[in-house]
Amino acid sequence: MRDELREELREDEYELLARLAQRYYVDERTQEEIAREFALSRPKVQRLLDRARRSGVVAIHIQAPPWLRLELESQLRETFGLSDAIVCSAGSDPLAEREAVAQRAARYLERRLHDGCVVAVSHGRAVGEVPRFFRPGSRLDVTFVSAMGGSPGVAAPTNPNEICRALAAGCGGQAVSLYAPAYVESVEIRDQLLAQEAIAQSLDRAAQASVALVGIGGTDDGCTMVRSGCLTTDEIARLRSQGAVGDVLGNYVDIDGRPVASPHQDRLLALTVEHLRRVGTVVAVVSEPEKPRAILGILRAGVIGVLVVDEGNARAVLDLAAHEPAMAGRAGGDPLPSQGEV
Amino acid sequence: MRDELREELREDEYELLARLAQRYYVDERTQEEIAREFALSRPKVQRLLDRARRSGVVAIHIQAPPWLRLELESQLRETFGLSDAIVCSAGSDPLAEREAVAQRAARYLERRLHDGCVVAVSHGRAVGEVPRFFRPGSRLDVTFVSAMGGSPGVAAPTNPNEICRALAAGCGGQAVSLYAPAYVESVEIRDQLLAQEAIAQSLDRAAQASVALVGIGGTDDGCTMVRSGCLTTDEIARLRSQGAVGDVLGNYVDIDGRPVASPHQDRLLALTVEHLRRVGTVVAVVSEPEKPRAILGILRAGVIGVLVVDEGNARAVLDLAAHEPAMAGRAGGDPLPSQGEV
DNA sequence: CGCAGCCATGAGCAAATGCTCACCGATGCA
DNA sequence: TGCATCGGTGAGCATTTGCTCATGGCTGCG
Repeated sequence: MRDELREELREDEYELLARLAQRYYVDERTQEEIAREFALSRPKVQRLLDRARRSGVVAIHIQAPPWLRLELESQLRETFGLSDAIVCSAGSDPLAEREAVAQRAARYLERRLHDGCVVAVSHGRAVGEVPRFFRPGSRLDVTFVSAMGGSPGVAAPTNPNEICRALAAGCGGQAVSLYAPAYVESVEIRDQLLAQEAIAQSLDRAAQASVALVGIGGTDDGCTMVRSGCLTTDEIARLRSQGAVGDVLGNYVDIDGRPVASPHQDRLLALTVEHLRRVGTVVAVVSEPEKPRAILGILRAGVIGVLVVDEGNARAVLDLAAHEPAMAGRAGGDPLPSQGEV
Repeated sequence: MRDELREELREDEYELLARLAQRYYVDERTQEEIAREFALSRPKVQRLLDRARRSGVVAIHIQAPPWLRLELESQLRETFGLSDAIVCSAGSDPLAEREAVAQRAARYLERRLHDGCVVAVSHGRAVGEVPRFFRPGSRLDVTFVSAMGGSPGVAAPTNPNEICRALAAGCGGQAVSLYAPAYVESVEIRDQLLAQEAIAQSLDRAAQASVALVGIGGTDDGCTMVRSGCLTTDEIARLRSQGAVGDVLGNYVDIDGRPVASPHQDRLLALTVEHLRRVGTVVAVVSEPEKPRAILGILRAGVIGVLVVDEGNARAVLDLAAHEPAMAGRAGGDPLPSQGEV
């Protein structure tokens, strides 16, 4: 749809197109004026202008700052049916990169959020950096709600409750914490906790959010879920062997975006993929290098609306997607995957 | 109006403009979609896009064939209030240049004329070349009428009657000849001729034309009016001394476009400048080198709607216009000069 | 030579766009 | 501190644009 056949034009045809394009794009005449001038019908002028554009007689170039990767972003949007994609390139330092991604995510939120918004927030290192850069121009009456429980084994600033608090502080909004662990030892305990009024209410609040801010986790031994003590290396290895490539809010998916059904699922206190689907805009913030498979899986699950990512991962994901087509039953990049099979 | 202050943009502002422009011009989203996406109001998106364009973030370039002089044409249009200008560059050979100009004029007529049109035609060398190239795709029911009398002293193909006949033959239309000389020896003879039914009718027909095809004559000793024997070198010298720089249909004007009142005027059998003003589209075909002063005068007279000209004259006329501003009372390039003072 | 299918054409309409205007909040001056 | 001014903002409308569709001429095939 982008790279049409640059059909060969005859010389006089070329001239006409160029003339029309000049009048329209440079001199800013209306199509009707031009039609009168050239003794053509208005629709014909329209068609010729269209042709001028598609055939490259009219070249529209966006003088983008060199650090913008607009082309890459468009590819991501189109390939995965995202409503937006933001790619940052901050050089080779992984830390600087994470900060850059967080900053762009913060900027996006500043633009996107307005009074009355409710934002569900996940854990994660990249997500944890967002509050540092989140400084809206004016006070915003926004509520940030934890979308999953906390993990005692990890640094406080990457826990959802803490992130919510910091984000709320940044804009003068409110924070709603989820006073529960992310993972518990058994289904029974999970259900008991879910029966708690405070916990159920918080999660419900998160489920009603209009925006979600999430990270994407991998399945290597050093991933956040393991570092935070939610899962053991054995457990993550078992998930890997089941095909899992990454997670959002502890919900693991395989490379085709299908959920990986596993017992861990039932010990999780977090929004589910279904919940996320009902959230208007799910913003994923990813920066750790070498997570392309995780990102690809999650993107194919079709829950992400906006992806904020570093350039390396962005290219890698697009490469992967091109070389590892999605399996049947879930078309690659289908913007609206059917929910039935989940 | 074209070269606005390329205001300096802050970095994030620049980014936003580039992003919006990308979405609009490259991805072809609507302004409303973009507004929703960026959480802005639609009018704001519109204004930002406008700014993006004026500030040069969006660069629209017309890949014009190198032989097109679109920029020059726009300047001519704007400076002289023309409805169209066509500039040809055919290298250094004056003959080739004249042919190129005639060819472009012919093309223009092919586009412009349609069934029922009446075209008034003047004499001239460049005009005389037009019929050779005038080959409309289909038969056209167009009537070509001589707008001035003939001149026995000049080659037949540059006489209006002959040009009309050839043009009519080219498209299968009709030719209406004016069987009278262009100049006669006295006012009395002119008036007698004008009293002739046939002559009056022909001239009247020409005056009703919707299009006129005219040449622009100079005031040098070798100009068409002298070569054709209409005027002697003494007469043209006197006209020069009165400030005349050029003529259309034998009507001389000075460098500011004001008619040069002279006795010759009354011995002329041709449409007047007033008549031309009432013709919808006056197409001037000019190619002889070194006629810029003549062209400038005629353009300032405000009768020309479409100018077909070689590149050398085009540049020279614009130069002249910039350096020799029109005198008070007739603003330079005024597209609609008042008719009162004529 | 006749016919079917095709592309090109312009009428007409729905959507998108540009623009005007009244309003609001910020800034600067008294 | 109060007031005037100005730049920016979104509602609402007129214009412009994109698109669909019925029509007609042309081409190629029978």
